[in-house]
Amino acid sequence: MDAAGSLCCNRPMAAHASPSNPALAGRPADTDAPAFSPLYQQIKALIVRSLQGAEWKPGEAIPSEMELAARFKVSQGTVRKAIDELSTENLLVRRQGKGTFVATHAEQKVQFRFLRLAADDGEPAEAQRRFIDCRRLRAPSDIARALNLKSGDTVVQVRRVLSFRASPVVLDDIWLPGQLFKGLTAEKLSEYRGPMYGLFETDFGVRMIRAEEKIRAVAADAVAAQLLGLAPGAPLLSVERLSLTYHDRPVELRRGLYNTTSHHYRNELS
Amino acid sequence: MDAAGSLCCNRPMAAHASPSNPALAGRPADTDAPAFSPLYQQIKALIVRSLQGAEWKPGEAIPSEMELAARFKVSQGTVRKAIDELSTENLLVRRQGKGTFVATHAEQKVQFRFLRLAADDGEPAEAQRRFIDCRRLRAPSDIARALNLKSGDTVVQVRRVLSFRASPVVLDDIWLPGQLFKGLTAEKLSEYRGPMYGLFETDFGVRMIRAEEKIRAVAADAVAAQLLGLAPGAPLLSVERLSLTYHDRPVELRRGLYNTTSHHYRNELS
DNA sequence: GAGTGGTCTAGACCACTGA
DNA sequence: CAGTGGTCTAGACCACTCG
Repeated sequence: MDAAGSLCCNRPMAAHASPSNPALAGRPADTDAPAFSPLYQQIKALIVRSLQGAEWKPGEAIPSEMELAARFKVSQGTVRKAIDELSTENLLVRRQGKGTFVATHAEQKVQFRFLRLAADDGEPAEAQRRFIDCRRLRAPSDIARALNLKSGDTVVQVRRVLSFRASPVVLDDIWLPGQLFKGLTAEKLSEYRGPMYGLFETDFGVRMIRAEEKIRAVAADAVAAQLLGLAPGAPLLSVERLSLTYHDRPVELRRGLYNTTSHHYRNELS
Repeated sequence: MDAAGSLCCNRPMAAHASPSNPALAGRPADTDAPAFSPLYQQIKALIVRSLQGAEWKPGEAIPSEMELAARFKVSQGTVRKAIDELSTENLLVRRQGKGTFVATHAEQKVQFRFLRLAADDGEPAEAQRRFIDCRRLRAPSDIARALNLKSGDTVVQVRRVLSFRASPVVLDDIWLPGQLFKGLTAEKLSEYRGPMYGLFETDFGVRMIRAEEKIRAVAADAVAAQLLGLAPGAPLLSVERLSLTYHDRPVELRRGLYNTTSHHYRNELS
């Protein structure tokens, strides 16, 4: 059977011809966009929708390529291309012989997937976490703006220090939408083993997908200097991170101060 | 015709069976690695070899997928997958209806593809370049080590300042292997319009593929402070970049100091 | 209209996993 | 062993570019 000029079944002119493909069950016809997208992009969107709706949870396997192909009434190759892209975007993880799984922060080998800090000597070294503060408050206007909240909405603010080899290196201030993180306490944070984003997933159903960072050099103020064991005025790396979940919805703002005396922020350009 | 169990021609058991595929003309059999790689990976390696050997130059079109498929005696789909990966690695650029082209720094829209600096207000703003120095010298040991040179080898050292809206923001020290950059002068650098990496391509045949950066916060020393119009001790972003060409060979070391008072280094995590 | 890359299909076989 | 993802092929049609 040839591709686009399919004679069989309920899918006339598969590929580009029918943006509101009747074979794509469950796809609402009310999308006002004329949206002229390839089939595999539509499949991709459907999969993302299922991920967002928690039809398959982080760490679980999604249906096999064959099953999905049958469900969406397309060929395995088309499903494959959709999954390929979701896999390079780190939403899914393929494991040959086993299946395709929803990516998760909870079963990470490394403690911090998003922390780009490395020791100058290259040694991995484990981090100790110390939570200084965890409180609820009305979002300051800049925080509210970044998180796309109404001014006056509640946020959870967390302050913590990360230490390597018993010396403090990172001071983080973290703001989270109060609406999404009901019941988050310093105790919960302290008890949880593994990456913080793993806790967010399992306890609050919030999955961090990607993040944008803005980096500066600043002078340490009195509080930061004290917490990091430095002289006031010492140069620190300021890292402001906005974390996003599905559909680029912002769900975390983080302001970090890194002591880069014996560590550095590593980055890869291409 | 089915795939792997091909009956025709000179390619027995195409896919995984024959690592030293006789159809892959020009491929030396002396690779000692047992190398059990998929066909498309082998094709990819052959294309990279042609790029490195300048069979097709930056900006030029490479042969069409059909032609390459014929040359390598594989299907178009296999060539396609190889090109797909080279395209996401930014070695090639596909243009629908026109062809596939060798990526180049010379015809960039933006002046700086690798410079991650952005103005806080979001305005693009053009950069002014000022070259302070360009000399040849014996590589200091740390530079030699980073560039994989023998100690005592010659390097070209360039110092320059970038300004935005007439105020200096970036001070760069750049080291290049003297062997590769014979005849590079401050004059050439000043005269060239467009990104420096474009000049490296067209005049020296050196193409930057990717780079690794290490970022720190430091205090401005007297020289840097003077050149950037700051007080000594002011916090600066220190960015050490190692640029690599084909096969991850290092070809440039760069140490930059960024004034992040009204600019920031932006980064994307995923 | 010819040539290019882009999408889609159908079907084969391979490599890996785990019962 | 059956089931999964991974590779490869052959062939069709679509969308875009340019002469």
